Amino acid sequence: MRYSIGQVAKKLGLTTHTIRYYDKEGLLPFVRKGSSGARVFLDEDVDWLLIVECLKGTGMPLKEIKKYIQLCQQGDQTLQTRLEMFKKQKVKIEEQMVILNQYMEKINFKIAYYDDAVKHGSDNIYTRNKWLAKERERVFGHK
Amino acid sequence: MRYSIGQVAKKLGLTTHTIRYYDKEGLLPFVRKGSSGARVFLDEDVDWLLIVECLKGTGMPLKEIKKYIQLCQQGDQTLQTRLEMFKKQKVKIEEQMVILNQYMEKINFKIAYYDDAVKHGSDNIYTRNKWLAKERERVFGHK
DNA sequence: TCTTGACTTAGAGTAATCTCTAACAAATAT
DNA sequence: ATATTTGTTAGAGATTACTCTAAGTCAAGA
Repeated sequence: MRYSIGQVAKKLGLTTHTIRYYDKEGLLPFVRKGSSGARVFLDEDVDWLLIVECLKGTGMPLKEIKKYIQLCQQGDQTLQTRLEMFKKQKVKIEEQMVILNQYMEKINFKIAYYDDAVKHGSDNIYTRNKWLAKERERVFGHK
Repeated sequence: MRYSIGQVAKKLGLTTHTIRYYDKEGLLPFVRKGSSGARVFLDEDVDWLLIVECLKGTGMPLKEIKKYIQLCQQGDQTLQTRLEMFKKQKVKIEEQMVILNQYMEKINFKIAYYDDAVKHGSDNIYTRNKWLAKERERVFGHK
């Protein structure tokens, strides 16, 4: 399949501005241009943008993503390096999942807290709700 | 317990610059100052910073975090609003977990891909490894 | 007392990532 | 044939969140 920049933008929830910006920054060196000068995206280009999104979404700056694509362009001698890069990124995602679960505990605590507060119409909770007081100690880790 | 800005910074892995910046932006209105003008942090202030970190880490901009603290200062009449804010944030975290799992699938695919590529010393993989070709279709969703 | 280190403020500077504008070309719809 | 949509470029501007500097205060240790 062939896609215009607008179609790709819609598909991935980006703006055309953003995609052109990525291109300008050297993140899309594979994208060819048609006779009129417009970018033509193939399925593999869309896949590549999905990987860019994935790396960016797990905290890799565009500069480093660019370094990865440069590795790709250097051929088979960089295969090992690329493998290691993805393994590192996997560890990073695992760490993010741990952190996200910790955030979830804090948010769940706050929801329990405000549930109780709304029910009683005030937020001096710890005196009447000993379970919440315990939870607070557990989630925030002190006292 | 009482903490100086430097102690809090160390505890939370922030810089003192960042904490002062948060204060300047109105994110720490509870923090009192001692006789010499230095900020004095109590355990509850550290908890509050942990919540700031949690909201920021799940994509809430500092401006919105500030709005939440303003709700807190308006007293019991905003308890319901605050509860709803945290419920929304919980949904957001759940969405992020889904996305993170999708990223993980893509990364795992890439690791399997480069594992195979390194083993064979080249990356024209799909012709010889039909499982990877199938995985690619599943993970990237096309063709 | 002197020095060291941690704190204060106001405000300038920086990095990353867009986001938009202007001016124009090409393709498509009526 | 004309109007609309979609594309192009170069480059300016915006946003967020720091990050650092300068100039100074204050408290504790040698």
